[in-house]
Amino acid sequence: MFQLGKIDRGLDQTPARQIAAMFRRAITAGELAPNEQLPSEAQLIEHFGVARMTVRNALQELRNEGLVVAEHGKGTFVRPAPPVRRVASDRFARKHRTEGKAAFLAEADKVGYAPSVDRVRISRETAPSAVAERLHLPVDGEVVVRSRRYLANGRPVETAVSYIPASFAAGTKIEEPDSGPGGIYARLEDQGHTLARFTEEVGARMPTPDERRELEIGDGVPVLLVLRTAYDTQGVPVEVCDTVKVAPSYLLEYDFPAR
Amino acid sequence: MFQLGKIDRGLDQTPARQIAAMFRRAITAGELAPNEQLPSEAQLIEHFGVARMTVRNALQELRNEGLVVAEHGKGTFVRPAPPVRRVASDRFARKHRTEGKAAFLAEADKVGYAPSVDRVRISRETAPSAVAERLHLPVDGEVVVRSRRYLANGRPVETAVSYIPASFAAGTKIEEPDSGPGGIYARLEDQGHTLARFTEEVGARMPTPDERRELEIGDGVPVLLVLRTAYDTQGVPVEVCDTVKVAPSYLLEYDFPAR
DNA sequence: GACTAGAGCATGTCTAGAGGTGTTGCGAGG
DNA sequence: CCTCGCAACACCTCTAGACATGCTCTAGTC
Repeated sequence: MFQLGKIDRGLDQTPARQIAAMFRRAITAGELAPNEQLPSEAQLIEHFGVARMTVRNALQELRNEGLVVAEHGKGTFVRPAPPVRRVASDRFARKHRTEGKAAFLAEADKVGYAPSVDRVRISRETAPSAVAERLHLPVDGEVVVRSRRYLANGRPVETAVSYIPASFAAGTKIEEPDSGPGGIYARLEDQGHTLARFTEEVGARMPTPDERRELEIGDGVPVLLVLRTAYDTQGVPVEVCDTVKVAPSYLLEYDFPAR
Repeated sequence: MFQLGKIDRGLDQTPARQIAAMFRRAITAGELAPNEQLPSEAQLIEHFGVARMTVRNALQELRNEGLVVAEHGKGTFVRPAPPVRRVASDRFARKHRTEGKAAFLAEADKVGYAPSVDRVRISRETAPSAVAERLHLPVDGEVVVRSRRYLANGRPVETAVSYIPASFAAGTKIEEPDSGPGGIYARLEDQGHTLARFTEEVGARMPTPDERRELEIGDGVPVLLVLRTAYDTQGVPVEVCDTVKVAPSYLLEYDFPAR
């Protein structure tokens, strides 16, 4: 095991913060390797001579910072740094589609991780107001909703929900789980909606409990929100895609002219 | 006071989560107004018939989500939704500069808040490696560093640090606190570096304690990181700008072609 | 009228202990 | 050799109470 320090009761810092600081330093300095197990709560109580809650407060602070993960019944471990996906704004370039690849798979090729898609659900609903607005639909306009979850190396990294006006999707593979080669953008182009441009609205916040479960992340890990709207050559909005990404796993790249 | 529910001991959800869920619903539904005070811990203990730690666990969950803020000695309050700044990728459009406005002021005009700039510091340093790389400088290349803090209606919303190769900034107003009409981009164009395009790398994470202090934010508020590189018409990188933004205050907008 | 001491109430931190649930490995029995 | 049951051990949640610290208002004093 690695060498732990002692608490200085004279300092103005609370014992819990001192304990957290020791581990934080050890982890960032690499003295504790990724996936390495921390001493158990009982061992820490013994070592520092403090109460259970004090130790747990210290560990919670580290969990909130995303430095460690606690696994029920097993122990507390140093969280491994997630692979970062650099996502460039050319990820929807036509060449990827004509090669028969959807955007997510095209990225995976570049960065080199094992991609998979999960929990595909398809339904017809009336569009939520934010979506209706962006798709220029009436408030009760109908949309095909495709929701799914993306995983890299088996770890969830993103959930996505696409909204396509029902009139553009009816009777196409967009309404089927497997949307065919090139994905739904290729199907939209089959329908004569040649894609011209995208807008993306990017924000970040803390996840809701539901999102935490779905993305299998702990406390203290923020999410990136990207709301993308796709337009065809006529300027007609043909799809809105609402994604929630595990923030530490992403770096979004954009390129734009000075005009 | 607003109407609180009761705990259902039969449910599989823990009491703490049930309490948190009640407040989460009430806040998002608007039944609890921004800045409204929640019942004190003592009142909640009384009302739900639980221990102090249970109540505190529930409140901590809400703090971590950024829904409430606890003020020592005063109480716990619904966090007011900050004014959201929609930041479009045309914010560096030349027309804003030719009108003599820097980007931040141009945005303020559109959205309508009182902008101010703060803590301007200027120095010459050797470029950090990430910056040197993006500016195509040698590892010991010298840069002029302009760091400052932006405020909207008196609240800090963003810190920014610009790095300009010393060879482009020497003897210009870039090295002075007031960089003149149109800001440093206008000065770079004065030097013959007509701006052609920008790249931005966007990420999000929890703030460091230093950043929390500088941006005056509490626990549970993530930050957006934007690293912008500006290129002139020759394709030469002329500036790197590293910004840390209070995530709930920002919505970044990008527009790009399908290509 | 201005200042101060203090009461009351708010959250912050810690101690001490109980019962619960998920995981693992080992030994007894088939 | 394999399987099942169980003990040991990990974290999770809650109870109960103590003391510390920060904020605000009030009553008393100068």
